[in-house]
Amino acid sequence: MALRYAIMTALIEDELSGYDLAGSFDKSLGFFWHASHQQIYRELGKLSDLAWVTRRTEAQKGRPDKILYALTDAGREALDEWVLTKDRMRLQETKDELYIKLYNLSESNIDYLRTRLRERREAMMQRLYLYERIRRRHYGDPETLPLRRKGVYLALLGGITGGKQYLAWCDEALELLAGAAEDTSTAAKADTA
Amino acid sequence: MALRYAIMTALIEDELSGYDLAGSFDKSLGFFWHASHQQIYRELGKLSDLAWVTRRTEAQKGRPDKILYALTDAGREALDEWVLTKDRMRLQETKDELYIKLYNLSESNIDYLRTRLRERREAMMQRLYLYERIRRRHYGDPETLPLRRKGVYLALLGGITGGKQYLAWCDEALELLAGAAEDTSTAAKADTA
DNA sequence: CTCTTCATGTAAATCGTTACATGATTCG
DNA sequence: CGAATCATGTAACGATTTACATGAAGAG
Repeated sequence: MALRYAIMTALIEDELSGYDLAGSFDKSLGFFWHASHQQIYRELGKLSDLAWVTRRTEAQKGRPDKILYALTDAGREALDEWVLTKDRMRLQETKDELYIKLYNLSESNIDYLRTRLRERREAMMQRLYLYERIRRRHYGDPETLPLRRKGVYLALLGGITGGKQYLAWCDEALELLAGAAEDTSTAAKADTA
Repeated sequence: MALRYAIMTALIEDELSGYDLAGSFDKSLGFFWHASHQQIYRELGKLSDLAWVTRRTEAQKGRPDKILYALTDAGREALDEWVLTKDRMRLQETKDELYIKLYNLSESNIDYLRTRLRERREAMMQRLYLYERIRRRHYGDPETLPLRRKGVYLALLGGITGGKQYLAWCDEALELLAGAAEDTSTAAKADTA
């Protein structure tokens, strides 16, 4: 049910097409709730049926027509209600396959898993740069933001602190496994870039 | 596909029933990959069909029979192979409804969201106590652990550092929203326990 | 006597991923 | 000429949740 409300949230300020939304919800909400375009189109269909959004076709030269969606008053109401519903809050379900793989750590896969850890470290670093750029550009002084933007800032902050933690964890993991590697193979191989 | 391998991972060291597995995979793996009993029973059925696990019924006095599952050599092989497969690694998909709700922060829901934040803070604190207890009891000196247990330790460490980060984020969020509350209502209300 | 725990399952619905399909435009 | 981008969708499958269903034991 949350995807539905994530989409409506993205439509509060702008009229957007399914394609726009799939482009990671304007590069913002998408960081916190990814969805594929198929899911989004399906959900937009349902939202239309509920009359929580309206559709408007916009012709374009040389491009397929755009279908722009806008939030209705009823949708806005439903969204406001949803925010106040106490849904299951199942505390941070990490659901990361890498953890399961780590449970199976052995000499035959340690090199592989170290490579995966390095990859993730790199990917998270990239994402953190992006988050920090957004933070500096738009949320320099959080205390002075209007209330709604404070909420958006807090989500971003969650992404930032979570990302930093993840980096630190990768480093600690790599360190521990580097020590373990010396037990395994006699020759110390250089970085596998 | 990952649930399947999570189950097999839990079966490496013990023979377990579906019920045991549903009890959060022996309180360990379950922290990192929760699944309901329905999912587990279904997956165990498939694993039996594949001959990756064997079933053995154990009668009990006054209790329903237990069906105990054990990993076969073929299952063990499949698991080892899976660890080495490069699956989609879609970097930490936070997927937390609270973030979406925070995007909708307003004066009409700020009290509600602050309560939710406090709840989560409390719940995460409880979980952290548990993690730390396990850590002290079983993983006091990680450097000296055998390789496989180092992997398990790293998963636990991920849970711990992630949890601490989450606590810190809750605190920062509550602080920012406490400041915001004073703008909203003239009278400062005491804690809403 | 009721609630919780142990122990297994079926059924239905929704959520999410992967693959397929179309068709024009722009960039290299 | 081939690949990427824009823009929409269908179909099939797999993953996950929620509800329904049974039945005995033990605790309060």
